Amino acid sequence: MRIVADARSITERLLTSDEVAAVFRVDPKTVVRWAREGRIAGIRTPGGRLIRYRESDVRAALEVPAVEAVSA
Amino acid sequence: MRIVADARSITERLLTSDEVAAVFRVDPKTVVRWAREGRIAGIRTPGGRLIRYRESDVRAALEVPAVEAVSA
DNA sequence: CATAACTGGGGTAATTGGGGAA
DNA sequence: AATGTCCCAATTACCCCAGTTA
Repeated sequence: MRIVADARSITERLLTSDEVAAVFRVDPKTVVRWAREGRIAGIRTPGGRLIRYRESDVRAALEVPAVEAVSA
Repeated sequence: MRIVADARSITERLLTSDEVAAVFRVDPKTVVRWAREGRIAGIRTPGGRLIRYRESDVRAALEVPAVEAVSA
């Protein structure tokens, strides 16, 4: 009998800076800056050198309209 | 302040290095290194060689934001 | 025209991953 | 067969700065 553990059940898939950069068509360096400045939610790995992004957070960032809704 | 009972029961699910690596999208060797350097809580099995991780500790590590420290 | 904000290039330091031996 | 450890090159993120846009 083989025990198959599904560790991913505790989290949704995380994306790398390169993957997010590919989505937005920008340089990975720019994505990292966004994460550092809080413009997009990012997770720091225990080592501190890598940043990962929740798919839902990236999706949320993609849904920001280019034009503000009619204001005032 | 509020004292909460330790939720880490003896029945809590333990994850392997490979599983934790899959969650963070890193190499299993990197997770082992994190545990050895104390960057993430790891448990040595009685055999002394294998390392296991509490799901709650992994969840905690996943909540570390990438944003720079924002002073009040 | 000057100012302000964002992006990407180059160099650097620390972390990460590959290969192999235990 | 599988997991963790060691050595070393590769990768990643940070800092400074120039180019572009509004």
